[in-house]
Amino acid sequence: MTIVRLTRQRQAVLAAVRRSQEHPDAAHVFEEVRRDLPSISLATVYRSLEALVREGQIAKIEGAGGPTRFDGRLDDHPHFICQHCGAVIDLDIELPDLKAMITLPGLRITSTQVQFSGVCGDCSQPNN
Amino acid sequence: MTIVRLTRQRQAVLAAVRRSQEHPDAAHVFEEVRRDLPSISLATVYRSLEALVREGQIAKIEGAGGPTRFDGRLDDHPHFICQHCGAVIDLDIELPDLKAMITLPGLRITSTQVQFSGVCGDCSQPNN
DNA sequence: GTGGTTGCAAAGGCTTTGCAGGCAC
DNA sequence: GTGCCTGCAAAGCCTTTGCAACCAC
Repeated sequence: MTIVRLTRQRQAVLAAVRRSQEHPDAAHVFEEVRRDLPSISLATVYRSLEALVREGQIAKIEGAGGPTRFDGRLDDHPHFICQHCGAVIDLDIELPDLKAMITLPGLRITSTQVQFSGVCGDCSQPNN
Repeated sequence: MTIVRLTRQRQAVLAAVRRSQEHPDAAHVFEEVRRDLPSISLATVYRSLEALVREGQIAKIEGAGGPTRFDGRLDDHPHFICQHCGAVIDLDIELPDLKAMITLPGLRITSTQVQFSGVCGDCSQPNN
């Protein structure tokens, strides 16, 4: 088992993801972390994000159509993805136990993802 | 409204995706279609897949960790994604109406995706 | 005939990797 | 001191795009 070191870079990446409400991608985390650690590299941000996902400290959101997004919230909640502006919105609803509905034997399920897509309220405005 | 032309290439791409049980990515569709149309290009495969998704003839599966996969089944069904071998497996279960549970106003929802990930039966074998 | 479509090649965006120096433990 | 971690640069992978020729309608 590899020991994970708590470097300043990794702490800053974790803090940035937790602080953000926008489900940032690597580039956004990079910009944010750079304010405190101007010399951090994008590669380190990618490596830190990967490590944090592996440790279960943050969650990965794929399927938003662009770069991978990250989520500091660890509870199981669905997302809405706006196909127009790319926004990822947390949906605070209580989901039924979908995992329990699976009858196919042999699968070891470690995570469940529920995603809705469409157009968000802002993008539905006629002036957009 | 743009008229969509039924070229041999596009028909072959659609047929390949429908025929496959493995939720192929663009490269696999390319290999498959090439048997009948040896001169088809990968770019055409990408453009055809995009057009077919836009028309609603096939579905896109993101979040498998690698390249985008495609699904010839149009009914709403969840997928299981094996993190070890990358297999995408159809789950034939009846999902509750998740869309109806969303209380946040203003969202125009056009699609719902439910994905489970973990390790499939084959990859759970001790000799793997 | 017209305009969407194709094949080719090149470019593009996002992410990963090799390496030498640095730092947490 | 040891071995993971970092920054830099380069490479990698997947996907998109410009262009001239082509073909479905």
